[in-house]
Amino acid sequence: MSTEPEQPDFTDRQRAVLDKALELLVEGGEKALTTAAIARAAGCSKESLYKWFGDRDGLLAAIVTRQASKVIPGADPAANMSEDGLRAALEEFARNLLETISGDVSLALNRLAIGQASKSETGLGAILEKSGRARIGRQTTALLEKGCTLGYLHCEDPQEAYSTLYGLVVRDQHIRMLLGGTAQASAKDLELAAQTAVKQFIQLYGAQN
Amino acid sequence: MSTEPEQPDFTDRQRAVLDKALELLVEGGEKALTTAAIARAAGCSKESLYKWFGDRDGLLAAIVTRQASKVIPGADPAANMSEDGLRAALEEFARNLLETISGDVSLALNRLAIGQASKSETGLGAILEKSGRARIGRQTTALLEKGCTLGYLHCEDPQEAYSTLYGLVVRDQHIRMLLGGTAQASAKDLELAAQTAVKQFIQLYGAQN
DNA sequence: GTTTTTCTGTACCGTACGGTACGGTTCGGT
DNA sequence: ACCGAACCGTACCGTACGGTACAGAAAAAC
Repeated sequence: MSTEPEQPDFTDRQRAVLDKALELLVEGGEKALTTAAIARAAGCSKESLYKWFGDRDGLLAAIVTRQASKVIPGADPAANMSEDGLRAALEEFARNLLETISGDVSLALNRLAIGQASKSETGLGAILEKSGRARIGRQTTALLEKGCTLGYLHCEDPQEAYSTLYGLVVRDQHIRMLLGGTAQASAKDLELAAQTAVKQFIQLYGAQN
Repeated sequence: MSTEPEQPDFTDRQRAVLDKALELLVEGGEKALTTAAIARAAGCSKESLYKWFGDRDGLLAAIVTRQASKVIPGADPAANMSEDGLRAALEEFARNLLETISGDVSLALNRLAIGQASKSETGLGAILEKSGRARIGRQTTALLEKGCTLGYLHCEDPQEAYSTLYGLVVRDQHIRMLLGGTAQASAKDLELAAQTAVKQFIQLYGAQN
C-alpha cells in the first residue's frame, strides 16, 4: 500500500475493449460479462484480456476505474457570484446528479459494485466511491463553502450540508432504480425535482437562518 | 394479477430452511447461496428444495418474501397526540429506518435483489419494494397526514413530504453501505442523525411555514 | 404389521465459465 | 528480408453449480 506505481493508464486499444465490456455490462448485467463474451464483442482474444488485466476481477476493476475517470470536472467554483448564481449552480448540480444516477451506465456500474461488495476484496465500491461520488461531493462542498463565505448560506459544517443536499435531491430514487423500479420520469419532472430540492435546501441553510 | 391465490405460507420446516438460507446469504453473499450449501446447512436434501420452491429463483423469492413478511407493524397512528409526540414518532421512525437499512440482513437482501435486478423477471426488487419500503412508507405517510390534520405540519402532498423525510434521514448512507463502505457508526451518531433529520424536516414542513 | 408417502443422502449429468496453451498471423523494427 | 513481439482464434482443462435420479430411512396411514 506504500508505493503504488499505479498505472491506471491503458492503451487506446485497451480502453476500447473496456468500453465494449461496459457496453455488454449495461445491456446484460454482470452475468453477461463473461470473458469469452468480452473477447468476442471487443474482437480480441481471451489471452490478451488476461495479459492486460490479470484476471476477471482486475478486468471489472479496470472497467469501473476507466468509467470513473470520465467524470467531467463540472462547473468551476465561480469566483464571485450572485445569490441567484449560487442557486443556479446548485440546481445544475441537482439536475446533473439526478441525470447521472438514473443513467444506464451508472446503474449498471453501481449494481456491479454492489454485487461484488460481499465477496472479493477488490473493492469496486471503494473505487466508485472515491472516483465518482466523493469527487463530485468535494466539488459541491467547495461550492457550498463559497456560498458560506459569500454570506448566502449559513452552515457550520459544509460536509454535513452537502450530505443534506444530497438527501434532498436523491431521496429514495437511487435505491428504487437500483432495485429495478421504473426509471425516473420525464426531464420535466427531473427539473422540478431539482428545483424543489434546492429550494428546500436554501430554506434550511439560507442566510436568513 | 387479478386473482392471486398466492400461497405465501410455508411449513414450519420450510420456514426454518428459508431462515437458514438467509443466514448463509447474510454471511457469504449470493455466491455462497448454492443449493448444495443450503441443503447442507438446513439438513435437508436438494430434492426437497426443488420440490418446495421450484428452482433457485423460486427459492430466492421465497427468502425475500419470508423476510419481508417479518416487518413489524410499528407504532400506531396515535389517535390524538401532542406536537412533541409527533416529533418523537418521527424520530423513532428515523431511528428505526437507519437501524434497519444498516442491518446485515437488510443489506444482504437489498444486495441480492439489486444483483438480480438486471436479469430474470422474478422481480425480487418489486417484492422488497412492496413488502418492505412501501409498507413502512404508507404507515409514515399516514402519520404525516395526521400531523397535517392536527395542524402541526403544513404540507400539500404527504407522499412528497414522506419522500423528503426519507431523504433527510437516509442521505447517502444506504448506497454507501450497499457499496461496502464502513457501516454506520455508533448508536450515538445514529440518534443524533435521526434528531437532525427530524429537526430539518420540521423546519421545512412545520406549521410556522 | 403392512403399505404408502415423504424425506434424506449421495451420486450423477450437462453445461457454463474462468483460466491456460498453442499454432498461426500481423506488424513494427532493423 | 528477417526477427521478435504482440495478438487473434480456437481448442482445451478443471471445476463449480443447477437440476435430476435413485436407494434407503422415517413416518404417517390404514
